[in-house]
Amino acid sequence: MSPLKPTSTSKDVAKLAGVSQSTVSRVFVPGSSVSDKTKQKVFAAAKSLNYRPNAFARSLTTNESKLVGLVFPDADYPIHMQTLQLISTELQQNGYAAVLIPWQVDVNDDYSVPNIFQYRVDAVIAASATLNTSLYEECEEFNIPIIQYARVVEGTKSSYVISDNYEAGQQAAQLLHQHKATQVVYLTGDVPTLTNDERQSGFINEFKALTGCSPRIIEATYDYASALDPIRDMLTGEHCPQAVFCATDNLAMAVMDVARLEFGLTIPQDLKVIGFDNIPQTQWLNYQLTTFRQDFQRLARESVKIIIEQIASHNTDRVKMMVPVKLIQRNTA
Amino acid sequence: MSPLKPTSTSKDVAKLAGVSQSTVSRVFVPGSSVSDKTKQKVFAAAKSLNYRPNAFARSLTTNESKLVGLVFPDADYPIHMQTLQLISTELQQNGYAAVLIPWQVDVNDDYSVPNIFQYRVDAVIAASATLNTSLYEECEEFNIPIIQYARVVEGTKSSYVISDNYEAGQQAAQLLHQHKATQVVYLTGDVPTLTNDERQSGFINEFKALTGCSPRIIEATYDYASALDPIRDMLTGEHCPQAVFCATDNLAMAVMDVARLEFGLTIPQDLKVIGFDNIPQTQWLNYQLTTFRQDFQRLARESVKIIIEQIASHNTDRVKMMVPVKLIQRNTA
DNA sequence: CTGAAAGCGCTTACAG
DNA sequence: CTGAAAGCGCTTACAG
Repeated sequence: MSPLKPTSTSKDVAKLAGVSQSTVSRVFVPGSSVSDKTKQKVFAAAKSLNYRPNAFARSLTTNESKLVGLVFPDADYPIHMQTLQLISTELQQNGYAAVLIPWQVDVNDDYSVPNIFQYRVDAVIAASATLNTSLYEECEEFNIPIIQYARVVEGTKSSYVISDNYEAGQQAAQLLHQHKATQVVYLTGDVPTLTNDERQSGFINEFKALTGCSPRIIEATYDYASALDPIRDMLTGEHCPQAVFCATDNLAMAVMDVARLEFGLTIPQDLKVIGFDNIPQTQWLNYQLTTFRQDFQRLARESVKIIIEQIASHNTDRVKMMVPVKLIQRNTA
Repeated sequence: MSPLKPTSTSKDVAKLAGVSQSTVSRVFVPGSSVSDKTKQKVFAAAKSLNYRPNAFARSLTTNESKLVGLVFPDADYPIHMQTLQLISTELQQNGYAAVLIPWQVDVNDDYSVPNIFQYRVDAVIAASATLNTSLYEECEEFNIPIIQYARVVEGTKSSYVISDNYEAGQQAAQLLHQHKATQVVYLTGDVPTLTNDERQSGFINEFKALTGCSPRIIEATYDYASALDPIRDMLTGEHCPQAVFCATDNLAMAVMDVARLEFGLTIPQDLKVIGFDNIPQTQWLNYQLTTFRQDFQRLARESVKIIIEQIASHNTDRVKMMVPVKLIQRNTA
C-alpha cells in the first residue's frame, strides 16, 4: 500500500534547473536549439529527479505515438520468437515501441471493448501472421500504414516484405533435378497465402521445364499432427514420390518421421526431403534437413524501414519488396 | 501522399449528437451516469464518425495507461509463442494491452534513447525470460508492479507465478524409482533459476529418500547444439546412466538424439528420458517424450490477475504463487 | 442526468 | 537561445 509517488514532470525539472518548462521540453526534443550549458543543467536535474518525458503527453501534441501495432502468428512455429525479437529491436533502434495486437482483434461493435486503435498506433506490422481483414480495413480507415512481414495472405492488398519464394521454388526444382528425381510432390499447408503460391509456381514451372514431369501437389495442414494422415496417403502405394518439397520445415520433419518410422524408408536414398524456413530443429541430429533460409533479420529491417518512411511522409501506398533466400544444403537431399 | 485526415474527437461527436463534450466522455467511461437515451445518441454519432477515445489523452488525466510491459525470452523456445498469445489475450480481456520490452533494455544513460518507461506502463510481466536487474530496479523506482511468469531468475526479488517445480522433481523421481533405475542424472541448463533449483532439489531429495542413491547433476546449456558435448560425455564410459531427467524438453530431445544416433541406445529400454514443459515437438513421432505439462494458460491468467489487483491497490508487495504440474506419460519412461 | 471549466504533461508557434 | 501562452483530447469535481 505504498503511497503513489508522483513521477516528476518537466515542470519539476525546470524548477530544479532554474529554467522554463519549455526549455526542458526542448532539451528532450531532438533538433531543438538549446545552449550546451543549459542542456547540461537540465540533464543533471532530470537525472536527479529520474525524469522521463511522458510519451502520452507528447503524442497528444505531436500527433504521433511512436508505437506500432504488431500482429503475431497464432501457431507456435519456432521461427516466430526470433521474428518478434528482430522486429521489436529494429523498432526500438528507430525510436518506436511495439504493442501487441492479439490474434483475435476485437470488432468493438458496441464500443465497450477497448480497442487497439485507442492507442493511435502509427503503423501496423503483421508478422508471419494471418492478416485479419477487418484490421486491414481499420488501418485504411484511419490512414495507417500496414505491412505484412514474411508472409502475405491471399487477397490482401497491404504492403509486404517477403522472401523471394518463386526463386526458392525454382532452386528446389533444380536441386531435385540434379538428383535425377522425376516423381516429386509439393506438400503445402492449409492457409492460402501468396507466398506459398509463388513458391509452388516456381517449383512446378521450373521442374516441368527441366524434366517435362509435373510435380504432384498435396495439401496437408501446417499443424504436425493433422498433417500425418495426408502424408501417410502420399507415401502409400505405387505413387510414392522420390522427393518432397515442403512448404515449411515443420511439414518436412513430419514427412521424415512418417517415412522413416512407419514406412522404413531411408532418407535421402529412398526419399529426398526439402524444407523451408530453416527453423532451429532443422539442425537437430535426427533431421539435418536441407532447407531454405529466410533472411528474417533483413526482412525485419526492411519492413520497419518502409513503415517508418511511410509514417514520415503520410504515405500509405502499397509497396512490395522481395528478399533473396539461401539454400542450406544438409543431409536430406 | 494522402492528406492526414484528422481522427474525430469527443468534441466532434458531441456536436453531432447535440450534447456536451463531457457527456460524450461519460458515455465511454464505464460506470458514469448517463441516461439511456443520450447514450444511444452518442453511440450513433460515434459510430458514424468512427470515433475512438484517445487512450493517451485519457491516460493523462487518469494517470494509468492500461498498458503493461512484456519482457519476452531471448531464446526461440517453442512454448514461448503460446505464452505471448496467452498473456496478451488475458490482458486484452481485462482492458489492457501489452507493449514489448526488447530483451536489451536500453540503459538510457544519456537521456537520448527512448525508454519504455516513457510509456508509463502500469505493470511489467517478465514472461519465461531472464529478468534484467536494471529493469527490476526501474520498476521499483517508479513503484510499478512486476511479476515473473513461469520462470524465476535466481536472486531476483519480484513477484512470480510459476509451476510447482519441486513437486515435478519429486514425481520424476518416483517414476524412475518405479522403473527400478538407480543410476540417474539430472541434466540442467546454464541459466541459474530458482525454478530449476527447485525442480532439481525435489528430484534429488525424493530419489535419495526412495532409493538411497544420489542422482548425478550435469550442467549443459539450454541451447541444443552446445548441449551435445556434455551429453556425449554423460553417455560415455561406465558412468552411463539408466535414466535422465532434463530441465527442458529441448535438452531431453538432444539426449534422445545423441543416445540413439551416436550410441545406438534404445529408449526407454537402455535409457529412460523425462523432459519438462511439454512443447509441441514432444508429440512428434520420433520422440513421444514423457514430460511434465506446465499449465501456461493458468499461469497467464494468474499473473495477469495479480498485477491488475496490484495496479488497482497501488500495492507492489511481493507475491509468490505456484501452480501444479501434470505428468504426461508417453514412451520414453 | 448534464454542462462549463480546470487540469493532466507535454510541444510549438510567437516574441524577444 | 529562451520564456509565456495556447492547445492537444480527454476526465472529473463542481454546480445545477
